[in-house]
Amino acid sequence: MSHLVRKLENFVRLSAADRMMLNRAAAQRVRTFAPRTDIAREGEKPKDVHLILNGWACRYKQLEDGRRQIVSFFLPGDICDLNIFILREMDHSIGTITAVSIADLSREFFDEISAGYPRVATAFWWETLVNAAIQREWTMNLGQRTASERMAHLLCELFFRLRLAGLADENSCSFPLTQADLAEATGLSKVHVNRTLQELRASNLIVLKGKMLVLPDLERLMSAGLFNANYLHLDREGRQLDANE
Amino acid sequence: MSHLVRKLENFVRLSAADRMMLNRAAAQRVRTFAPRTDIAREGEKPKDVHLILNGWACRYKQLEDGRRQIVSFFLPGDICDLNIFILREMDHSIGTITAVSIADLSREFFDEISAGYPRVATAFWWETLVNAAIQREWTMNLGQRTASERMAHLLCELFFRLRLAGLADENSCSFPLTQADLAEATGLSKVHVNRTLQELRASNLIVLKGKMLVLPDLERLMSAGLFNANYLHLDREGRQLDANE
DNA sequence: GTAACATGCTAACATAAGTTATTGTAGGCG
DNA sequence: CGCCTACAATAACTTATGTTAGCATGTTAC
Repeated sequence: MSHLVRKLENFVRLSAADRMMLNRAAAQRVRTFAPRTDIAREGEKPKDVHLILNGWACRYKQLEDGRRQIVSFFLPGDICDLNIFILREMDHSIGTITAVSIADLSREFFDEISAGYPRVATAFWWETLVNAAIQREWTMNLGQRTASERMAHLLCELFFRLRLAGLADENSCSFPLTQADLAEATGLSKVHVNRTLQELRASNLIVLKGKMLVLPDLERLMSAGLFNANYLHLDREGRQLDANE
Repeated sequence: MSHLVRKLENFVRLSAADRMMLNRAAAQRVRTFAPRTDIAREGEKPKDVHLILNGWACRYKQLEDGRRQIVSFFLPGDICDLNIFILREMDHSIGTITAVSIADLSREFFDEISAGYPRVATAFWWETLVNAAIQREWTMNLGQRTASERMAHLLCELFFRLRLAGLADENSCSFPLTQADLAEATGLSKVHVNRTLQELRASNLIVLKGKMLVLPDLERLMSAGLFNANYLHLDREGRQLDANE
């Protein structure tokens, strides 16, 4: 099952036809990108909506003097802004972290969805609202949390999101971000990211080595990061949230 | 003309019927709130989409230990998340700054829009995309800009947005935020906000007194805040952006 | 096999911003 | 009228985080 379908089914129960429609769209117009390359650049005219099939990517913005901020991460199953093509130009860039494959989704695809696939349309709205909530949470993270809280929070978020897409084990996941990436995402310097990771290691909250992240005690990491998963809205109608699902 | 219509017409040309539809919705189910009260609280079930008719409000989030972050401001003409009612609970609170009047927009209203008012539907998508872009810009602001850049940037953003809704003069606007509000929005301490404002005053970039903000030299303030208005997407098809419009 | 480079780690030092506290000022209201 | 209270201003001091630099390790390319 595709990461997208797997993720959306955490919120909406899809029919076989819904799933087929999504999988068909994800198999057309596929492109691949090498690590550390741009999928789209600030200033360009947005043409298609991108669905991440495999690999990690990020949105980033850059100031004239070179300061860079990663404003969000894209994991497999994530979709960049719906209807982005109504805008004249991109206000940010999208770049890859690892090798990435994407499917380009056309305006017509979304017309088809809203005409004949109401559950998928709802699921896409859920995706949009959750993305907005994540962005607000990042604002909170950068504005109020200390360096170690911030790092713990980011690691929790990524782990939860990977698990949602079926990409994490019980307490570990593949983790391709460098300390420089973490610095750009948290607004900290590289040196301080290193210090902060050492601190989390010393508290036995994380094991991070060779592109692999292990979280021996997720509960403690969550409380270290003042992490509350409510903003991910993992609550399908009529179902209680199970932390291990 | 309502602030909402005025704002949306910066992006999409609306028909008389479109405008009538919007104005009718804005006249029904109106509620008013005193300054410094909550319109909605984190944890509640979202029921309606709120349209701000008059006054200033904000979204905020709070940590268990009391740290508060304002994650966005609502100005007259702003709409809180479309389709928010598909979620089970609010992940943030909405509170007023000044006295505020809002109109509650129902699910049925949006059904009507998507069935028969395509230009309004597009305009609402534009609103959604711009709100997302603003939230990303705040992430950038908190992550990379220094205190004075950050403050200058925020002031520019608010001034541009007010002007869009027809609420600013040539180089001034009403400005009800306290220094404590600015602190919660910028992630700075109140004392440092004060220092930062003094600095902007000393550079003759702002005059801020008695709930009134004057920007004697917007160009210089923009460059002090590394402000680039592209993320507000003020670019109606076929029209060049005019900085004074 | 070695050069070249990206990444991670650490130390020493610098600084932007936070904290606590005090004072001033202007409204609101009994 | 005078007492509150909210807001703004400023000083003195502390601290979290940034900066610069250097070294170690591992990976890739030739």
